[in-house]
This record gives sequence, C-alpha cells and structure tokens, in this order.
Amino acid sequence: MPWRKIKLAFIQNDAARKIAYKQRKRGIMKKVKKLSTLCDVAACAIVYGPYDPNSEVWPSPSEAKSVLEQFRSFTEMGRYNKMVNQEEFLIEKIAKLKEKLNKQVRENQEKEKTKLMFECLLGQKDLNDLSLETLGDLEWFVNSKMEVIQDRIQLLNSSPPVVVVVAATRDEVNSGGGDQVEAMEAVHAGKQPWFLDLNLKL
Amino acid sequence: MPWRKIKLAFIQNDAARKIAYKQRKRGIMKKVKKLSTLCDVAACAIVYGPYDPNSEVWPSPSEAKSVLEQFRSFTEMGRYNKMVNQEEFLIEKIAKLKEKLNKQVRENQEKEKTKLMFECLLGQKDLNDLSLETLGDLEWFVNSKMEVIQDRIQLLNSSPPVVVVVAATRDEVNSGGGDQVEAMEAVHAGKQPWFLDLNLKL
DNA sequence: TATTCTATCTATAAACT
DNA sequence: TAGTTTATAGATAGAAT
Repeated sequence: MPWRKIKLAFIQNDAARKIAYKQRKRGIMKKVKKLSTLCDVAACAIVYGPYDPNSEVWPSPSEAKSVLEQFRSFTEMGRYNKMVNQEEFLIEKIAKLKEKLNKQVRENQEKEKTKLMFECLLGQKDLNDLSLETLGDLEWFVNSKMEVIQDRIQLLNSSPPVVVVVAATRDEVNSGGGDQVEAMEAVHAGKQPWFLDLNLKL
Repeated sequence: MPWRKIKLAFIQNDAARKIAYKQRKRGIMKKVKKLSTLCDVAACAIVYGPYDPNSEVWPSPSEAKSVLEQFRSFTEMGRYNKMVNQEEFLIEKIAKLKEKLNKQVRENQEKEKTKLMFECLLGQKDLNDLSLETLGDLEWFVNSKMEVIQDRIQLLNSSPPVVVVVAATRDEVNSGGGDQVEAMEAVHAGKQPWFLDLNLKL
C-alpha cells in the first residue's frame, strides 16, 4: 500500500488495526457492490467487527437474507413446518451443544499442549513459564522426534523451501478436490446445503 | 482500472463480463481474507455466480456457516420477542453456548493448522493427503513463520542464550531426577541443545 | 479521535500468448 | 479457453491536520 507494505498478519497496534478495519471494510463493501453491478450476480457480504456495535452487511440485512431465501427456494428446501414442542426441542439442543462443547474443550487441551511444545521450540515462549509436568512432556516429545528431525534437516538443507513442495502438491490435490468440493457435490446431489439449514439452528 | 476505466454498470459483452466476474471474485475473496487476518474479525463471503457451477465461499463452508448463524440470530432476534419467558431463557442460553462453541472451534482450527504444519515439516504427514484449502492455510502459515524462523536462525548461530534459561529451569526439575540430568549436563558442557537444531534447520 | 493527504501498493481491463 | 503481461485505476498505511 502506501508508505510501507504491511505484513499479512494480525495488526498488534490497536489504533492502526481499527483504522485498517474501517478502511478495508469499506473497500470490501464497495467491491462487492461493483461485482454485483457489473456482472449482475446475487451477492451479499457480512462482516462482524469487534469495533462497531452492529455488524456490517451488504446490501442490507433484509436483502442479504433475501439472497439466502432465494437459494432456499431454489433448492426447494425452503418451507419447514412449524416447529412443534418448541421447548423440548430447545432443551435437547442445549444438551447437544453442551456435549459438543465439552468435547471441543478436551480436544483443545490436547492441542494446546502440542502447540505449546512447538512454541517453545520456536523460541516464542519462555521455558520459565512452563510447569514441571509440561517440561517433562516437552522433553519426551522432542527426544522422540530427534531421529526424524535429523533426517529432515538433511533433506531441507539440500533442497529449498517447503513452500515449493506445497505449491507443487496443490495442483494434484486440485483435481482430487477438498471438503469444499465435497460439500458442493452434496448440494448438487440434492442434500440440504449447509447455508440453507439456518432455520434448524435456533 | 487499467487501459480504460469502465463504467459502473452491467457489462453487456458476455466474454468481458465473465472475465471480470472471475477476476473480481478472486479479488474480493482475497480482501476478505486480508481483513479477517489483519483485524481478526469474523467474516465470510458468498458469491453466487451465474457462471461457475458451484458458488464461491470463504473461508470455508463450515466456517461461513458459523458466521451466518451469528448473522441470522442478530437479524432475526426480534422474531422471538413475543416468546414466553422460559423459551426466551433457553434461546439466550443456546446463543451463548453457540458463541462459546464457535470460539472453541475457531481456536481448535488454528491449533489444528499449527499442528498440521509441524507434522508436515517433520515428514509425518503426506502432503498429498491435504485438501486444497488446507494446503492454502499451510502455505500461508509457513510463509508467516519464515521471517521469525530466519531471525531465530541468526540468533542461534551467534550465541545460545536460551540454554541459560533451560538450565535455570531444569535445576528445579532436578529434584525430580531422571535422564534429564544427562541432557542438562550436555547443555552445560556447551553442546548445542537438541531443540535448537530444529530451529536452525527449518 | 476523526478526516484528509499522499506516496505506494494492489487490483484489474485490455492486450498478448 | 486459460494463463501471462502491461498499463492504469483503485485501495490504503502512515503522516499531517
């Protein structure tokens, strides 16, 4: 951009981040509008900023909803019978969400540990902050990986960036498709698209 | 834009419109991603093009879904105003749980990516198994870490100040005993600590 | 803090391959 | 039809106000 190119990463400075948010949000809305106008496509944009009290929506909340509605009817998945036994449904919903949340928390703890280890390895975290138990885990983990790492080091020293490998591999994956493709195939197969089952969620 | 500034109106020419659609769609996705990254905001973008068979979604169908749910609850909260107290209570509870869950999920995804990256770097995971989207994330992540790592390399090549920290911390551990003592002795003897090799070579 | 300015970076219409 | 190049319009980070 202007005076300096900024790194594509979270902007630490609060003021700068807020300004960037405001400007870029405006820019995005503008571009969405242009795309819609120039090519006559149905589009909507939603941004939930931690700064403004109400979220930003284009063209408008109602029109954005109508865009979603449009596709609901398009796939003929639209009309749902009125929900009976509302209270029972909600209670059940809560139970399921709680269960899911607990599972997530457990998984989080496990990943937290793994991540912590790597942060230490990268020198991003001070080893003094770690508990005795965590240090034990860290040592074990690293020791167990030493052999693999040494091999890896040799490989990386000879041939350049991993990024290149990634880029090269992307093409192959491209034809195979990811879960996004999978999801779209599901839609085309007549299943309930993820973005249409909103009325099931609350 | 380039050679000629175009009028902000529907592009009559089919070919030109299709090209513009493709390019601008890509540009929008890019900008949404940037906004989300730079300012850490929840955002999603959906474009239903008359040209491509499958609609374009960012960041992923699943994440977009979670953002849309927030949007929906925000805009349609009024619908439940007339509900009786019990139901209202339950609904509010659901909303809070959802929010918490979504946050957990996002955190999880972040950690998943971190872990995945290291697994790839360690050669424990085959890049061919990754989806296109995941590879994109991976590439971004690796790129973002490159700078830090390069700095780290320079630091580690000159002097190993981390060793001091480790040794200091290990003394506490020492009372617990174990083969850690051996490792620490190696450190004190001036050898390169095991976890520094990794940084050096990545 | 918000607005405006400006130098620079990014996006992209058209040409080219 | 799709990818690359080029020249220009648009977006925007930091400074000025």
